[in-house]
Amino acid sequence: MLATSLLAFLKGCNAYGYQLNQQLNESGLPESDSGTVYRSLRQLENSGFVSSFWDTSKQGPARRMYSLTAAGDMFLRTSLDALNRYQEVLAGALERFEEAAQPTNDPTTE
Amino acid sequence: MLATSLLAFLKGCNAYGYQLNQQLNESGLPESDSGTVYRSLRQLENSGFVSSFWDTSKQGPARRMYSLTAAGDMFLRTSLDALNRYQEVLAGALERFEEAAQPTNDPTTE
DNA sequence: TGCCTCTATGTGCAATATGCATCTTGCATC
DNA sequence: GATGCAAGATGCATATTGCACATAGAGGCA
Repeated sequence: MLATSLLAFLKGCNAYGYQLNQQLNESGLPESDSGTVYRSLRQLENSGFVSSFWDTSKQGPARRMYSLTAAGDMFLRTSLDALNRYQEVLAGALERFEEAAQPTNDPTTE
Repeated sequence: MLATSLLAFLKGCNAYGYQLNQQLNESGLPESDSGTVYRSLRQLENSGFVSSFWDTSKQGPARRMYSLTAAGDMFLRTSLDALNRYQEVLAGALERFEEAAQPTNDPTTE
């Protein structure tokens, strides 16, 4: 999930770890320890889903800027599809519950 | 994710591990090793989200039947809410990409 | 009876992931 | 020079996972 979030944030605009971690914290999602974010980015790079370079043009310590690769974009799509399937499966399970809860009570379901 | 799937499957109908694992495999979701499913169910029971009893009424080896508890139902709702927020965050990130891809091209975005 | 297969649950172990604290560097400010 | 913040990273203890394997009941079949 964290990896997918990072890839989604990197779609369309490059960013660096500290910034991505802040975005995650502000997004309302529960997770994201900064150490985990940095390590996840490195792993995404090892997998070829993002690429990075050191940005020394700004003030302060250098930033490792990340950008999405073509492979990362494909992986992101796959992840989003998997997420949709996941939600469909959950919706299906809860739908069965609705049917079980109202066996012959609702005339519109007849 | 696995825990949430299991709780959703247990909403409305009790089930046992082997059956839940089969449902997961048939649902189109990628994951679900049977050992992981069994351990996840035990952990959900330790957390108080499901309860179990041995069903020896059927043929073959005994089945450990699981059912959702009230706490598990609340946790399931929380998980589904978190999933919705997650999707909203992803959609927001990709939406920003759409805007970035079409800066001043679409008059309806004006 | 012995053997095989299927159902059903479970464990061992190595690899991976996570949470939390801590460290380092660069710059600004006091 | 001490402090504070931005930015990245590591160390370590503890989950979590994947994969293989173990166990056990029941039925089939030669």
